[in-house]
Amino acid sequence: MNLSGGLKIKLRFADNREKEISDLSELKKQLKKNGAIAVRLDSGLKDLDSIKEITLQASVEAITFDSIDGREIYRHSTSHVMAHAVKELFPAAKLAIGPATEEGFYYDFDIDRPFTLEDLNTIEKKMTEIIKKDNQFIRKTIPKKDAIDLFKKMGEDYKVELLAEIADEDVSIYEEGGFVDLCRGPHVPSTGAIKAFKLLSIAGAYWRGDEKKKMLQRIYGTSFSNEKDLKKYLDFLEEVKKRDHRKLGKELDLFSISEDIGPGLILWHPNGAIIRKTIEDFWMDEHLKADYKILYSPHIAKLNLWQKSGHLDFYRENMYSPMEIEGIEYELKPMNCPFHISVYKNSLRSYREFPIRYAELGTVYRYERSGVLHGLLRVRGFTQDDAHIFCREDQIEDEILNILDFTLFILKTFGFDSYDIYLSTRPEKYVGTLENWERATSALKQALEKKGLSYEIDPGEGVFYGPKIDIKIRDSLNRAWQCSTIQVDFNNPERFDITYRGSDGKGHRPIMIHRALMGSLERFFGVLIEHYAGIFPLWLAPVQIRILTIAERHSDYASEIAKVLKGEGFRVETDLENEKIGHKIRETTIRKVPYLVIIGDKEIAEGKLAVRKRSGENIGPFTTNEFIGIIKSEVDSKQ
RNA sequence: GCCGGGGUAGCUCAGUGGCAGAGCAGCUGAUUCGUAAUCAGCUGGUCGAGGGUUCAAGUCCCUUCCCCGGCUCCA
Repeated sequence: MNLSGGLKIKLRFADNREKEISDLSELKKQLKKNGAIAVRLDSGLKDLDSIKEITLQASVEAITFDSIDGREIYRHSTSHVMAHAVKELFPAAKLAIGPATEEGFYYDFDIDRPFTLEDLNTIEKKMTEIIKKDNQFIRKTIPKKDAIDLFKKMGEDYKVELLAEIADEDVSIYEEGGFVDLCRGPHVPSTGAIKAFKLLSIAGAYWRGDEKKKMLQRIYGTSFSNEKDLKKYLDFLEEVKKRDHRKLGKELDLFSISEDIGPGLILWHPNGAIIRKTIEDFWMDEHLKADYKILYSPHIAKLNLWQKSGHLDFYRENMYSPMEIEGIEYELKPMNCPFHISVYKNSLRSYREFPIRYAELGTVYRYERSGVLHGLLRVRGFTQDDAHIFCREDQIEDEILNILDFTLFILKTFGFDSYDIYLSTRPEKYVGTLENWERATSALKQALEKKGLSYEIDPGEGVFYGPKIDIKIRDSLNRAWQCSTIQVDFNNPERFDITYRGSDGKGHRPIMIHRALMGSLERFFGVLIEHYAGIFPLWLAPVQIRILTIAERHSDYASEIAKVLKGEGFRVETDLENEKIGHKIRETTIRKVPYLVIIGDKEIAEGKLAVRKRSGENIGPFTTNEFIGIIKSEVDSKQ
């Protein structure tokens, strides 16, 4: 049956298969059969229902939960159902906004009483009822002024405020089971399309993210196209919790934050400190190989220095109050750059020395609002793996290429080989000329393109002194973390009036590049802990080998082996306690020590070592020398 | 900073007005054992800090410090 004659529809499925259809009811059937929740027409994403308006040739794409757009529609619809449930249970609650997020959705409510965890259960039950009713999502287009009247009558002040900002004459509203919400859509066809959902948490959130505006109550949730995937996601959240660096930091005795010392200030315990030292040694060696010069600089400097650098003008809100010493004000350093510049300025520089690369593991202190502090990932005192490169303008691109290579090499050593790269351009508050910004930005762009690295532009997110490249690493759970940054700086060379002597014998202004590869040792360590789930590769493991004895008569032999291994530079411990071997293995495995060496009568008689890995796998037996060879090559490989 | 939830032994946590608890860890002893927890005993507390209510406060009230979740993603 072909009612509209000449109807010719090209239907594309989620897996890119295509099919020609000339009948609307057939189209409907196909969409349903393939799990479509919405469609993309030439005019954009639409409700399934809107295909009835098709009269001519058209291409229709089936949108399912498996696409980003599909998930967004699906979860946005779930948020509507949640708002519906909340309105039924708490009629006084006012609706704000309820979008989908990357992993779920939320809805903000203005309600006099904050939600509790029990409320979430009640709301979930109500949502299940609404889903069971399988209410149709009905779209209506009405004049904006009618919508304003409607929502005014409903007491939905926030919707009225949103409407006032919409420029269009007409707006769309969606109704489902008597629940009406202002919404652009599209939506799933009916509430029954939502197969699996879960409310996750409650939080405060400012209306429109503005801290001067009212604090609303936000409920977060997520939804999936089936229970199995929802379960998988909830398991993932459990895994994230298990890997939390704050939890592992305590369990493995890596670091602590003491209330007595202050929030955001890190104490590195022996187990964490030895990892840090190993990272620092690696960092130092590689920098020397890469023609960097190492510097050390003080933690405080005269306030004037920060005046001169412009930090007092542009960075004051992140700086601590000055302290007075013999009538002169000093300031805790929030950045290392002015110190490196002072070293540069200490003698006359020639273009022949360029590029000059100064690197420092420089500890800086920055004020962060108490609410944003987070374990090792957001702190108030941290050590940057900082460097400043002084070069000519025509050397920028090569240097950036250089740094990109270096960064990727360092990150790869720690098992990070997937990145998101962002190029941040000029912000509202900035220094330097537009021409400078333009030139530097295009140098960064060209370097990225030459390396064949894909990147996104982050408009207006550059630092006040220059454009930058940020590299976010993806960890083993595919979460993104901001660590590396490469920034061009044309503020400081001007402000400090630094120059170099060119081949023409005249003074010129150098370009400065500021870069950090791991970012801060604290944050990088936090990310590493979660990335490895505390199971550090051998070269980083705080204790690399633990020697366990079967009985007390094996102690002497075990101590001798320990001495030999320590002599070879390994981090070794012995467990000579009067405990059963099962107990010792358990204790050592929980501490995630890579190698367990077990010594009993048999080993002493044969002069060999029984070796067990933390995974539970037994290898060997080996002679001591064989074992040393194996672990040496494993340490060298940094795997 | 703001909203909400928390802070009890080294760790994980129970304890809603009436004698501060458990498991693990630690210490002591017994056992001398072959691949993820041997047994017994003991020690351990300013219940985050300060103030208040009460015959009596870990518990109720106020203040404060710290921790946790969140505060960009615009119907």
